[in-house]
Amino acid sequence: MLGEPVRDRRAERHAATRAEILEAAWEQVRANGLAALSLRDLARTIGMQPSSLYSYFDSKNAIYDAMYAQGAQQFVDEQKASMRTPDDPLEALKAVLRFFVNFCAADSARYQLLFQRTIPGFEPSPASFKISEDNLAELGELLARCGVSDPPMLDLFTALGTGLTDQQMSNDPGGDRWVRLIDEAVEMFYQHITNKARKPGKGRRPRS
Amino acid sequence: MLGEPVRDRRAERHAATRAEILEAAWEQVRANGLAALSLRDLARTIGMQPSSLYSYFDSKNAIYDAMYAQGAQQFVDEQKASMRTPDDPLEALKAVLRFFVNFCAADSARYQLLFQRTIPGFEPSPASFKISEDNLAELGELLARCGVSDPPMLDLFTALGTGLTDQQMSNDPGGDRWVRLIDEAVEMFYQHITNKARKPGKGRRPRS
DNA sequence: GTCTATATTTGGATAGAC
DNA sequence: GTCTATCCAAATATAGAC
Repeated sequence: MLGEPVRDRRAERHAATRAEILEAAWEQVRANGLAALSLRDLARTIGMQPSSLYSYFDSKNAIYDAMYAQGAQQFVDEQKASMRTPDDPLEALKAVLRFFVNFCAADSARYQLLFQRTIPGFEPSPASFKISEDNLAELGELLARCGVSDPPMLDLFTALGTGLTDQQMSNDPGGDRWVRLIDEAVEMFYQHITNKARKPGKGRRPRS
Repeated sequence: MLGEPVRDRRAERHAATRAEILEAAWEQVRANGLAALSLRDLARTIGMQPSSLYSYFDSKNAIYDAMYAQGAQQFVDEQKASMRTPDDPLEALKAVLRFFVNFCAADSARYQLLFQRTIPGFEPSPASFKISEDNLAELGELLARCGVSDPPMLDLFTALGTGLTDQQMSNDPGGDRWVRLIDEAVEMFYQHITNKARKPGKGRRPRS
């Protein structure tokens, strides 16, 4: 009898159409806001009827979920590609933060989907969320290698990252008013943890 | 002829109903998310027909705008009430940041409305936005009195505030994991600007 | 897999009687 | 000012022919 064909052309085409749908979805949310995704418009821009989308995704939230997974994967890939971590701890921390802020600022809809929860009914599926979790764990290890292993200091560092990101995107979208501050912010942080290491105790230094 | 009545009972009642509508609107967005405000549900919870709302607000966005104005005013009032600014600059900065983070964390829907832009068609009216602007200017003056007058350092300070806020609300809602870090963050920041003042130049200090 | 047709829900907003 | 009645638009989702 005949063997199974090596390539499944049908599956390939299916995947390609799925990708096309997602690409159109990204364009739509980038243009009109994350919450404004509409299956009608989406189908229309790729020359389909709205109902045909259901051959590729079970629901609107399934589309959001696929987008979430894509975004999280982009984070992993771009980090691997663009961020050859320097050996020097201080420079490594700067590189991490620079990457994070730039990645977020590059696409505010993606940022909103990955890091905020503004879509009323949506939350990522366990499979999609795992990408983000693994990612965060890896970041933790990297920071540990830079000497940031104290959990509160890790929290402070992430707050620095999201703060610069948030301000940049909210108050100077497309500019670099807060991006410019990244290096100085990291130096401030690094100085702080270095001082702390020298005089531990309660974590407070005398005022003068 | 008869004089004008001193009190306009009709206007008073109108204002009271407006307030009642807004209170119900806040409850709804706190429960279901800012974007999920629905005029039908809103009218229903206060025992009205949806169309009756139009006697008080011209549109859904007019309701959002009134909520925005309320939130901004609450910020002003609560700041005035709860935050007797200490004389010591460091303590004053801590008080400012503590107030900001706690105010935001107390109501994430309000935070989203005031400080983020997640409602597709909405932006505050000039009148409502002015409350926020005046507020921000006042914050600038306060920080200037604390020795933070360099604009980039002001930006860094605000980033610290939004970062702690964002992390607290996103990753530990109802807790205090990042609230606990406020004092230390401000000390770190204050140490930084103090050092900078001692050795100006390019704003960078030698690494060791 | 795609289409037509349609169900169903929900939303914001208006007209006109009372 | 409030109601009833309705309009209109848009949304998600399903059924069934081809």
